[in-house]
Amino acid sequence: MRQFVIDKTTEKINAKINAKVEKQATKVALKTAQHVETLDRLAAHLETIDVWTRADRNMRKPRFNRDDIAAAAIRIADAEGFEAVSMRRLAAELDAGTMTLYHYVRTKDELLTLVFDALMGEVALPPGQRIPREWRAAITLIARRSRDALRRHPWILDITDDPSIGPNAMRHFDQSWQALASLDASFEDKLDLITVVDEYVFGYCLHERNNLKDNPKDAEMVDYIGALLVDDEAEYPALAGMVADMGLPRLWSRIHTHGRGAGRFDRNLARLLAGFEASITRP
Amino acid sequence: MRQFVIDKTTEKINAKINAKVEKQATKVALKTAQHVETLDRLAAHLETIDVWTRADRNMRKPRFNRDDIAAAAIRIADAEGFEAVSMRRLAAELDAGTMTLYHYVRTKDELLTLVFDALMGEVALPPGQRIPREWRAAITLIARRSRDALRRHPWILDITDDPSIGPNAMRHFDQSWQALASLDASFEDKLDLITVVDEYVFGYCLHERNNLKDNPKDAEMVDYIGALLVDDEAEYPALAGMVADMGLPRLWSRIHTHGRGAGRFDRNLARLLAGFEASITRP
DNA sequence: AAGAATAGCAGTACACTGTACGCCGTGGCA
DNA sequence: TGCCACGGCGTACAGTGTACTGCTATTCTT
Repeated sequence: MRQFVIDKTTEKINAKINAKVEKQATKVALKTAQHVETLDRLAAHLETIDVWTRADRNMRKPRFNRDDIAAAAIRIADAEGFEAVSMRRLAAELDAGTMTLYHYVRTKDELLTLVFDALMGEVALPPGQRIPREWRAAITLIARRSRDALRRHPWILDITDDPSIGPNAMRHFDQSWQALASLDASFEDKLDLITVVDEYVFGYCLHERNNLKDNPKDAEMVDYIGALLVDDEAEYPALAGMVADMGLPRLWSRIHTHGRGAGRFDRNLARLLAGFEASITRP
Repeated sequence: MRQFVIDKTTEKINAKINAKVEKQATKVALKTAQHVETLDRLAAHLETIDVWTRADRNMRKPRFNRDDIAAAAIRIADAEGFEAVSMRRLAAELDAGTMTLYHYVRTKDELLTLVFDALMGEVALPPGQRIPREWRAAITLIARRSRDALRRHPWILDITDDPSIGPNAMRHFDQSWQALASLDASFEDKLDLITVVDEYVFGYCLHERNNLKDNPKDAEMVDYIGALLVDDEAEYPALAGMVADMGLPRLWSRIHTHGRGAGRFDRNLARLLAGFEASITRP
């Protein structure tokens, strides 16, 4: 992680310097059309600046970059499941030797950090799209996008390692903050809101994924639960009562269909936001 | 999982039958003090019933049971981390051969399912403790217990496999339902509430764990974020604005301390519950 | 234009994982 | 007594992440 940060930072700094130099170069070039001696100064300047960029130019050009690798990992995980993402499989996907990957990434966990941030890039709003002015609409839009990304790639929830804070996670955070522009609340309240919405989204998606997974033939599930309940009803008084009311199959069916009801996400999010608004202390 | 269910069920059924037989035996025994011939009938009865229990008595007594194994796994995970829980390590903990475990458990995932339910046993209220009558207090109590359990064993969040529904998870569910006894709401609303609270707790704990993990020397984190922000401020307008206001170190410090503020859990839970109450449709 | 340097690239090896298979020894029954 | 079902477990195998160590291609130097 440490190394990653440093590398990434150096990379960015280099890129930035390059950009500035180029920009300045074009500017200067216009003048040099008239004043030739300026060209010499420019050359000298570039020579000096070259200290920074030479490191890059000198190197043999890498076949890949971190984004390529992360993208390949995502491709594999989407197609074959998260457990299929091994270093060997990933290297094969890229037509490279296994150990080659370790020149782009210090460890597999670091790679997963990259993957995580790449997915955060999917939740971030595209540059063109404007954020709604009204804060509820805005935060709901962002929450929905997050949920959709997690649904597209349910396996991210298997990434256990510290995903740290990447550029895209930061973008998401920034956009959430922009979303609250129209909300008249204190700094800490806004932080509360942003955080709790993210937590809700993750909790919801985790729950949803697990619920979708365990879908054994419902009949068996009913049998199993029935066995547990019969075991001793005293242990499950509330459930026993409901079974007495409507029968186990109907009860289970209602719980089951409720769990994957389409409106649940929005409905409970709206409740959360409403509760929030009611409690806000105007700064 | 299938096998687990069947085994567990048979176990329970056997235990139940044993209990009933014993009870009946005592009853009958009283009478046989007077009528000897009844004793014969009782013996015959027991002989018949024995069909159920013989399977157990006949077998060579297993050295362990599933609870032992799950408990050992929890011990290891708590002490040495989740990744230390391998079948070999677990077997060593129990002074058994590695493959012995596979006579209690079909696969490692199944074992983790057991572990998960064992932890749900920690969140369930102990038999003595009464559930508060007022539903907010009750559900808050349950949510806090859940959070505490997840904090004690943060590694549960690494269990990716479908944790299914175990007896203890069911107990938790039942208790949540009991907690809502004083709430005058529809079946679906109550389901919404129970589900969303669980989701909130899991999301909160997931977030908290990740936040606690990534605690690199804060100075470096500030440097790193600073580098990202400087990169191009246009990408992070909201953050750039706040940095202009209060400076990056102070901003980061406020975010950081907010993230691990003690009251956050209760505060946002209360907001969620309030929002819920406001929206409830009385049945 | 040829050599040198240095980076990317990758093969091999090792310690580890989960678990399929099959043998061993024990215990209760006939 | 022998039988035999079953708990216990040693071995083996495919697969994992990655440390180590050369090879090779590309760029700069001369």
